[in-house]
Amino acid sequence: MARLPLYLQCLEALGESTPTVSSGRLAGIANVNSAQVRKDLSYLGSNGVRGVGYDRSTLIDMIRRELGLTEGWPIVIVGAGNLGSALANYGGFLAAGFSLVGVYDIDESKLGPTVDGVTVQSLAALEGDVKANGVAMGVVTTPAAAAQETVDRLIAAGVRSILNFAPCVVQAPKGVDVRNVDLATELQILSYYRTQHR
Amino acid sequence: MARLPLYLQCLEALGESTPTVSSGRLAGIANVNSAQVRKDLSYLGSNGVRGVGYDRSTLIDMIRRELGLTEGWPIVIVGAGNLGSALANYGGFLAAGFSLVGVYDIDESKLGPTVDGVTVQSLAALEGDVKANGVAMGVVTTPAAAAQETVDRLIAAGVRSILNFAPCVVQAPKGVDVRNVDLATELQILSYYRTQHR
DNA sequence: AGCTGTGAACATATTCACAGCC
DNA sequence: GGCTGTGAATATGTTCACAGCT
Repeated sequence: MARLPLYLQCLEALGESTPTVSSGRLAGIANVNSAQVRKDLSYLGSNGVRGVGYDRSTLIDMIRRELGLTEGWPIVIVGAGNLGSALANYGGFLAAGFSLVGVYDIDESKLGPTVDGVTVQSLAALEGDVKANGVAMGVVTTPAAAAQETVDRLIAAGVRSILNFAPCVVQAPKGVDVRNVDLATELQILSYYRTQHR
Repeated sequence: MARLPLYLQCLEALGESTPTVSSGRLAGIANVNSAQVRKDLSYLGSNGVRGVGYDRSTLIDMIRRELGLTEGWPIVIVGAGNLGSALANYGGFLAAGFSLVGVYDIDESKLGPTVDGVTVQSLAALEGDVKANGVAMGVVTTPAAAAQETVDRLIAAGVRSILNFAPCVVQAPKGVDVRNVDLATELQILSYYRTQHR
């Protein structure tokens, strides 16, 4: 369910002062249909109260559990350029329940602590850290040319889920989940809507 | 067609040395079904050659035209943090045919040229630049707390398409296309697959 | 009265399978 | 033989509409 993170975000944004939410309210914030919200939520075991709505904090817990955010997956970020730094310092990853094991870069001049307290380590330390910490997920923010090689190293070290932000499609063997997110793609989709939709 | 940017990326990665591509080949690289590739491409007017495949550069041109990438849309980036900087220096935006009008930040200490030759300007210049250049699209890379306000300013200045990278859902009136991309969401989706899929 | 949960209807997307062309 | 283009079949996703609970 690709909409669960969206609901989670909306519920967290509502804040403590909103103890219960109706499907209609949540739908309004998330810009989706209210029947869809109910269907989605009923899929995690219905626990809304008819006539009232859903208990916000219970719902947050359920979604977090469903998404596996209660597991505290250890992650690594490979590539300490602007994007890697943005993600490393991005509270959202930590708030969402991931634990950042390390940030790695091949460029030795980037090593050491960054302004925000994250330490960039040598790429040579990657495999050891992955194995020692049982790292589950890798985030790739290298240039496109280095992405496939990086992915191969991560997989060889035991990582089974990869989020690739490099602007290229990387291949992985079966059993490894790869999610390619190209930031330019997102802009191109907007451009398409702009061009066709009107 | 959300897959067109993906095909475009794959086709460009193939390089000049591959003049023609079959649907099966492209499908393999893009990790999709070959019938789907053919359906998608036939939607832009069939011009594959039976027994041979598609002409790579013709196909690139057609997809670029379909996506509106030949229009050279002027864009602005608001928020010169790590993510904004990453996008500003990210060749992909320019290569994809967008023209970067400016990068803006409310923090006066960030103003001036960055290492990569992009100049960060005062937020006060935003409206004027948008109007003067007929800016079509805005990319928001501010903190979540400033995102809605930024979006409102962009819309008021005439921007009709917005790509929001701040970790919050922003609202916009009808007629304005907003695409919310939360980088933590992408990681959460991976976490979901990891947790449920096995 | 207000809201959930859900079957049924509808809409969209994907895949199959094969005729037709090079 | 290899590949496209596409109707038909299938699968998935969305919305409606309403019974049923509080």
